[in-house]
Amino acid sequence: MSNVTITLPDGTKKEAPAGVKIADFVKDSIGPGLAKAAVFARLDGQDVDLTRPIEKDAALQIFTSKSPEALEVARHDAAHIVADAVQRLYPGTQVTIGPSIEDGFYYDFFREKPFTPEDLEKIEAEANKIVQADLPFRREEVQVAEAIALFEKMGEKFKVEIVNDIVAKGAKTLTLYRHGDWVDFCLGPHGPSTAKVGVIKITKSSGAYWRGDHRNPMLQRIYGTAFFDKKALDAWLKQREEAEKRDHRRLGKELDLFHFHPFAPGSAFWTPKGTAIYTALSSYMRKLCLDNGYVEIKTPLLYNKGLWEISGHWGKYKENMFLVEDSDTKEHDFSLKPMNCPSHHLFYGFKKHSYRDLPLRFHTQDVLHRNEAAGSLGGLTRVRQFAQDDAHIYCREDQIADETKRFVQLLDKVYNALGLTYVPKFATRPPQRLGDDALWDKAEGALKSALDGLGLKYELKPGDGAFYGPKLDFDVCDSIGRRWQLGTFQVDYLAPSKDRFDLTYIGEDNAEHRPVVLHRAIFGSFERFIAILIEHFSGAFPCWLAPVQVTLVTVADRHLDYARSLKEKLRGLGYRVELDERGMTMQAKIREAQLQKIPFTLVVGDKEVEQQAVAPRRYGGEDLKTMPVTQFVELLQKEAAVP
RNA sequence: GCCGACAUAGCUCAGUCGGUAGAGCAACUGAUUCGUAAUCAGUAGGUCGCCGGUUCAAAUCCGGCUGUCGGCUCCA
Repeated sequence: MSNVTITLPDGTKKEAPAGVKIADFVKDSIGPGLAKAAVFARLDGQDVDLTRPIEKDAALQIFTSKSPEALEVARHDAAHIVADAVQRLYPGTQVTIGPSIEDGFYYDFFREKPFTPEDLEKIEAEANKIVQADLPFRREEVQVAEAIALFEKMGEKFKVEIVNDIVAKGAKTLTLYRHGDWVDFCLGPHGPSTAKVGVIKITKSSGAYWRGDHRNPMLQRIYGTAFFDKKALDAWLKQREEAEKRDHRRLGKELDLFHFHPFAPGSAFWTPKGTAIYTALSSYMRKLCLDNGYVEIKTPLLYNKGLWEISGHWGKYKENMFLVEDSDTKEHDFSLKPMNCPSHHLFYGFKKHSYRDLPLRFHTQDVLHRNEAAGSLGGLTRVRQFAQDDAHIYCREDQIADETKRFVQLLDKVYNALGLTYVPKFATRPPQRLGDDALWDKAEGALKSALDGLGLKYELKPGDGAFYGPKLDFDVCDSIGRRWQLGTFQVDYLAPSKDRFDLTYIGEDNAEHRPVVLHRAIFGSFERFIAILIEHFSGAFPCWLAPVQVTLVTVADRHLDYARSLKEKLRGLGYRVELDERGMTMQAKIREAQLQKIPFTLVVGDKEVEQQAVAPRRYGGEDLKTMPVTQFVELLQKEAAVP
């Protein structure tokens, strides 16, 4: 028998007989320890089971339970195990698909009755029994006809449909994976046996449409996660608990920032404290825009449908708009604006523009309404009424690159100031699009050169651009690692066109030209951005954003007059100050100030009154010792400075 | 919009088998005047989300609606 040469990741080359199973090779030629810890292998870049033979010279990498890749495989194993458990407990339930996802896995079933919470408990117990049973995963390659016959016999109609689909794509054979008596059609790879999975936790269930299409039957989806050992699961559960503590809906109540009422679903009521944050961000963004060559405009909130017909919203977005009945015509001819762009385009058209006007940058923070599906509303992250830090830039084509650079720099400044890290995503031309390739080449080239010029790393999302132009989306990572798409920058050649808004400018050649529109936002929406900041800071805002920046605590009631005068003084300087006059002890008031995460608590007693001083304490407990009021004002000035 | 769960005082929650509600915190009153994370006592606060049904009797069981939550769909 001939030998094959196997190259390990460190470059070591080893000889083994051709056809040797990966597992055996690892055990005999590398070490039994690794063999025991191995979950799957990568053979010449392809992920495979450890039971696969090595037929030719190849590079081999082994993934053990320490690697994230192996955890992903184990979670896919877990999905199979859960499906097995479900079919053991509830015969007649059909399986569909069950991938591993970030943080776990899901499996979709077809079944008349949804799963109850009690069902899920039973399923979890059954799944972990299968784990304990240590059943090996077995891979089997079969002809498609054989697979179809098998699934038809089993009554697995959805599986038959999936197999037929891949047959249509030209597949002749496919792989089955079995553990015990259970079988699924699956690409793999899988771990060596069910025991390797460790521990399975069912987290939730929900409905999900077959193939994600709401016209298709509703399936029952079970979500779960798996870890190689219970300790890791416990750590994950604990981390989830911590995340719940900083949930903006919870902190919104605890810190008294906003409310919702059933009479206005999806629209927030902002308390004085919440409003303070909102206003601070709004003023900050306004100043930033004005300082960077934008002008601020305000446009109407309500428009005749004529506008939406030009913009295309009436055809494409109508179901998301709040229509308003005209009391004269009794027709729903008006709509609240869901976006600012059309009104900005109208504004641009109010006068003739010269090339000297460009780039023209309109900033607007108007209120927008979108009739989001009832079931999709949630806290401040998905609302029906909100405001964007919106702007539209009207420029010449040759100015796109520079405008992109300016925008990215502005965005970088804002996110850095708030401690948010981000990843730009470059979304290029989609299959269905307007405009010719030369136009797209130019637009994409401009975005790319701007990103390259700034030395920014970005991810590519080919084909994910808007139908009217390429875009950059900015995914922000918050302090607990969750990602949110906030900022956006989009190139739009469509809106200025003849049959849309027919926007023009007079060029140096004294002829009419069409500007390009750049849609852009940094916060995205104030509502959602505040939600993310609440969770990012866990409610402990930096001083410039804190709803209450300073709270005054008196040692005894006789110090109240002094405290009141201090409050007026600081308020007069423009700071947000509170004085708690309730008849509680100083200690209780300090505790409350800490729970409210107020940046500075000023304690005043006999000593402070006498010396015209304050004793500041920072959020977190640092005692700054008694200092003159003037000195504290200097400190506050520094700490509360807008970045 | 679809699937499921949930809805009790301002907040967090208890309320067993159907017998018309209870705690802590907050509020209010009084006493206490205290040096860096909870002083003590008392008072008040609820058509148990809304509408209907079953029952002698409903917070509790059933149906509808609204809202919230977890997903799905959608997300210029």
